Amino acid sequence: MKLISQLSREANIPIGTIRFYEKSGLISGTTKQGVTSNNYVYYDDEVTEKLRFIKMAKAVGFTLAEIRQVIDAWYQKELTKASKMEVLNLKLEQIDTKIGELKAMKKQIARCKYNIENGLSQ
Amino acid sequence: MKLISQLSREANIPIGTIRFYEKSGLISGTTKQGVTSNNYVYYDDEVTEKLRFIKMAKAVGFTLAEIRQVIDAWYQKELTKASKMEVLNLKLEQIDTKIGELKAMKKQIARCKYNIENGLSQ
DNA sequence: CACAAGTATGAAGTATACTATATACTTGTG
DNA sequence: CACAAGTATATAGTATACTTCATACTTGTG
Repeated sequence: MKLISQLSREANIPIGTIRFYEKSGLISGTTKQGVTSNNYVYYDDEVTEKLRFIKMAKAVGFTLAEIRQVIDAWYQKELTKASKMEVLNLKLEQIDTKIGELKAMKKQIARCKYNIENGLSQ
Repeated sequence: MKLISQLSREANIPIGTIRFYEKSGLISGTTKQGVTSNNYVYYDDEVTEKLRFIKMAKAVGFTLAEIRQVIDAWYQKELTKASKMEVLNLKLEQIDTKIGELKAMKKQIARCKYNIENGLSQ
């Protein structure tokens, strides 16, 4: 259990962004029961994992709304087994599509490099 | 050589978005020389290719600024051979990174599916 | 116990990438 | 030649994802 600054260091995500994610419902911490002098929020390792996942998913073009769906399927959130599976399977398909697009881009760029090397226009 | 509505149909991108891309310097059409009655803009197949590339690149999380760099390296734009190569090689690296992230996500989701199937929490 | 550093909250501001609206001109068809 | 459909331009509005700012309270250290 860690406070936000430590979480920020571990996940390498700014505190402001973490707070934004929490407001957006992607992650959530807990206040320590019995403590009344403050309302500091504590986060466990599950949150760190979620943040790492969010970072990867964002890097490959998923929106926070899409990411949230996966996280909800992942970590319970009163959904049926079937609907969780649906979300995850759709996401797997989208991932394969993206991998295909990336491979197509690689080919195009390789061809482009070849043309430049050999002084061919276009 | 086609007008914007045909280009929009071919690339499956809204006219407004194409105009936005043109203003942003990602693509450019040409006015027909000799024609003075209008300022209709014509686009060739190179533009269609560029739009398809933009679409793929956006789908995997590249920004328009990044995409523009690649397009500029691709289609001349007074850059040295060396600087074009630098841009393209960097992009290839980023593509490989993204592929790696997508594969990591696949593994995580597969594990998650397994856990749900077997009624294991987390 | 002063005080720097950490934490919480709300509101406003910014960047990116569109999307819509209004206006005006042009072209093709009956 | 009326008129629907297409085109150009500028401006404003929207959605997403932050980022900054102001304020206020809490905690740990010398």
